[in-house]
Amino acid sequence: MKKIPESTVGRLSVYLRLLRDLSDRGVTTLSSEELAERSGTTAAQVRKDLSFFGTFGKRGLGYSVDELVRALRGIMGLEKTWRVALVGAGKIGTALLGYQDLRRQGFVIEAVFDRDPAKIGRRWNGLSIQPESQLEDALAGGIDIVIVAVPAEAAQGIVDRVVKSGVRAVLNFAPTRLTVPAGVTLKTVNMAAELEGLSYALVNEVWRGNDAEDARET
Amino acid sequence: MKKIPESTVGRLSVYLRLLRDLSDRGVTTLSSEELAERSGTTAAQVRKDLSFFGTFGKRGLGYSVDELVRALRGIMGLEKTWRVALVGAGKIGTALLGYQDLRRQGFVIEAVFDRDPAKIGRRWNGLSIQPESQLEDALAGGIDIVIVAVPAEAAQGIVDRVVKSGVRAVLNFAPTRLTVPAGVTLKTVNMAAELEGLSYALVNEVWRGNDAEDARET
DNA sequence: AACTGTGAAAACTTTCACAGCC
DNA sequence: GGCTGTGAAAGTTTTCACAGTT
Repeated sequence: MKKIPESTVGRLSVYLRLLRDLSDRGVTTLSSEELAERSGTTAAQVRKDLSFFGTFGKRGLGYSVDELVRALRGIMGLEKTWRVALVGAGKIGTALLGYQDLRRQGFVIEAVFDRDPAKIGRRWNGLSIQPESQLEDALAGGIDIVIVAVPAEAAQGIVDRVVKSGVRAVLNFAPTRLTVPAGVTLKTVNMAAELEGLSYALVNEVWRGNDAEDARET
Repeated sequence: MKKIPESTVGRLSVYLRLLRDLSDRGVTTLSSEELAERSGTTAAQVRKDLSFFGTFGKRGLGYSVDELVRALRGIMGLEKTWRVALVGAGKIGTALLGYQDLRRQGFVIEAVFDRDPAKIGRRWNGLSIQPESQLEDALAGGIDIVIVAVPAEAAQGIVDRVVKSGVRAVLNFAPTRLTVPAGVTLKTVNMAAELEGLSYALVNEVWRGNDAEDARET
């Protein structure tokens, strides 16, 4: 398979969310132009993105919403349920625990860890918080993805342990740069950096000059 | 001023966080190579990024940590305090409210809004939650940035009102594509998309093939 | 006639490589 | 000698434009 741009994968997520929505509303068919408009990109981009993975449309007609949903779910690996563990039951961690949308998308949080003895054993959505020392044991049970929501100083240590336990995908909320070995995928959600991006835009009056509707976004 | 890549601005945030840390630890000077290694990029990239904004290093010596911190703070607009409002006092919203790191970086949450009458008047960190109906009045008081942490269906409506009130920077946590007029900057934090990116990587065995340390990251 | 799929062109970003300064 | 700043080259992503299918 050819090399797929990172940005393409990001857009596939957007397309998928949109298409599910349209499907729920009974839309059965749409063109690349319509999908592009709703997802803030161009028709050519939509077609190119999809073309990396196969051919899903019908010339002259467009795409079947349901078929495309099915195809995208397959491409993105969203047909199976992913087993997720959460490390860090602080503010962000507990916010995530309550975020039912994740479960709906097939990401099920099966274990929660914290370092603070005061929190151990407390129950959250049917899970009881385990001590961080048990991380290795619990991960051995077949966790696919670990979400790291601990303070910046502790994050690299946690990631190292998690990777050593065989986990190959990590979502990091700590505002720090982490290192993982090849073969492990790490994504970082950094709201401080996003806010700083807004600050930059405000002082530099940056924006993609464009017409009325449909503006700067990142 | 020339056009600055989006990605450059993102890296400046990373450099800045790192440099502050080094400064606290008493490091006074470093080379582009050292900064690059710590931030997961290359020396040439560091130099190119900085070169968009001026010349900050000394040939043969490298960069003064404190000078570079000062320069970056200026470039990013982080010398002033930004006045922030939060719309949506649900799980994510309240997690953000308690996130002291933001205040430390100069982003001060000055108002909180929610739609739920049961939450109105409740106090959070010295702020009392206001009804969403008062959004326009309160924003008139000089809010620079609005954080949107409401359900997806409500987000576009909130953004429209916020923009109409003159706010020019929005950070969106709702998992949906929003539209803002030109002149307004919108950033979206979408953890569902990040998780889907991990799912994609897991099923497609994707990773930038690279040597041992220092791997795939996004 | 409408709309996709796709090579080729354009635009953008990163890396290279070296002249220039400390 | 060591390291920056930067044009030019390489690499990557997006856009164009059109042949091909329904």
